[in-house]
Amino acid sequence: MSDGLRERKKLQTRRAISGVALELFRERGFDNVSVAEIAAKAGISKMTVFNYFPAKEDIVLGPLEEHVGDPAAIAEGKAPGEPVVAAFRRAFLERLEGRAPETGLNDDPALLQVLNLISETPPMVVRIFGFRHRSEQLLVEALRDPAAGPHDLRARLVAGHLTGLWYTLQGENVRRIIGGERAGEVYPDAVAAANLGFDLLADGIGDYGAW
Amino acid sequence: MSDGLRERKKLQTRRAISGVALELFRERGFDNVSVAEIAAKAGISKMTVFNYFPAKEDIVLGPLEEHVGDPAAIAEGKAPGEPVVAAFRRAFLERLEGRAPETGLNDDPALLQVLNLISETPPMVVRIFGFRHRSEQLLVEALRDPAAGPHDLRARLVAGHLTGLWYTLQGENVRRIIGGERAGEVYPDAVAAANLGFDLLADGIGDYGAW
DNA sequence: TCAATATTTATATCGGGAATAAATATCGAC
DNA sequence: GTCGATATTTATTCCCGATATAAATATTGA
Repeated sequence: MSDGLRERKKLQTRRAISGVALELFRERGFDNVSVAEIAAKAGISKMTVFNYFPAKEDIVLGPLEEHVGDPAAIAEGKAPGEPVVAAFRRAFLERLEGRAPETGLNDDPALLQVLNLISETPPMVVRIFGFRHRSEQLLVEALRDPAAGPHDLRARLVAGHLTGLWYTLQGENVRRIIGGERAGEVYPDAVAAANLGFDLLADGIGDYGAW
Repeated sequence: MSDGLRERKKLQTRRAISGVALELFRERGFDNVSVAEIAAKAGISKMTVFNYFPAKEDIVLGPLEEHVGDPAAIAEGKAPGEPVVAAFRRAFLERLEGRAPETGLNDDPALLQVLNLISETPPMVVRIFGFRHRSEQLLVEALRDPAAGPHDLRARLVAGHLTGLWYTLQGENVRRIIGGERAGEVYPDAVAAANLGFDLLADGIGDYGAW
């Protein structure tokens, strides 16, 4: 059975670890809490922590990692005939409206703690670059035109721009939410920013900065 | 005096460290060589290694890091009235022609060793994402329009796209050079790739992928 | 209840990196 | 060239993340 006691316990342990860890990190900072300490407070052994999370940073970043496949999924799920950029714009605006955490436009206290923690911890910021890279690679696969051969450069370039825009927009929202603004306040600007970003991407920036 | 014995010795030590380290890394792989071993072989103490390089990875990545400021410099040095994208296209094509290492289009054996080493060592790949991020931040500063306020979103978006394109083009070249092709062979494709990339960026990708 | 399997644990070890203070080398001024 | 100020290197110690191994324990389906 896929839903027995074992699975339930695992989920529970996983949550116990990240719960305890987040609490300690908040109190004293990521670097000043050892994995051994987390394990002790969670009532398990240090080894078990690494059993659930490949690295200390992943205890915090787990929820973010779940979204690495989003851009690829958007490309794959787009309406036939719809340009990819348009599909991304739609998808992002929809998520903004729903205050989806992955847009950064969400001021839930628990999420805020996580965002603050990440922003203050360089190694975790670095890990996010890794997520972004994986996002991009998955998107390349989703966009790849088989007729263009195994190395569709155009798909790579487009994927790079879309992923970059996605993360930039998200980053802007995160920055403001961390700065103390409420999601509701930021929302109009977030929509405007997204539209600006997708406009620039759709229409090109060939004439930018001719000063 | 800025050019005394002290400075000369420092440069010499620095080179000794990276020379010895690269040799060992090539032989046995990055992870199978300890910093202590590098220090021993270079005839210095382990502490001194960390004195010269903040982290083990930086022993290899030093030369790459020197180019983080390139995009910002291009923006700052562009001809008056020239669009930024045009300036970047020119700069990249010039560097391609000169087989500049930072374009990836350079098959010098020593460089090749470094590229291979990096590509096989995930933590170093990650560090490069960090360089890219710094590149982008510097470019934002260079592009920022004071009239647009302290957070020129347009500049951020443009910087993101330019930096992304820059690294993507570089990555394509590196991939092929690592694959064993010669710079001369790759050159025509690299020029075509760059032009495609800058065209897409200049004119936009609004109609891409409407299948 | 039992045997097969998955998970957790204890234990040992490695190596990167920081902190400290002592030793050594280089500097510029005389 | 000598000397005191300043940089640099060094030895030493320590912490902690991460891995490997094998033993112990829990969960499973029969």
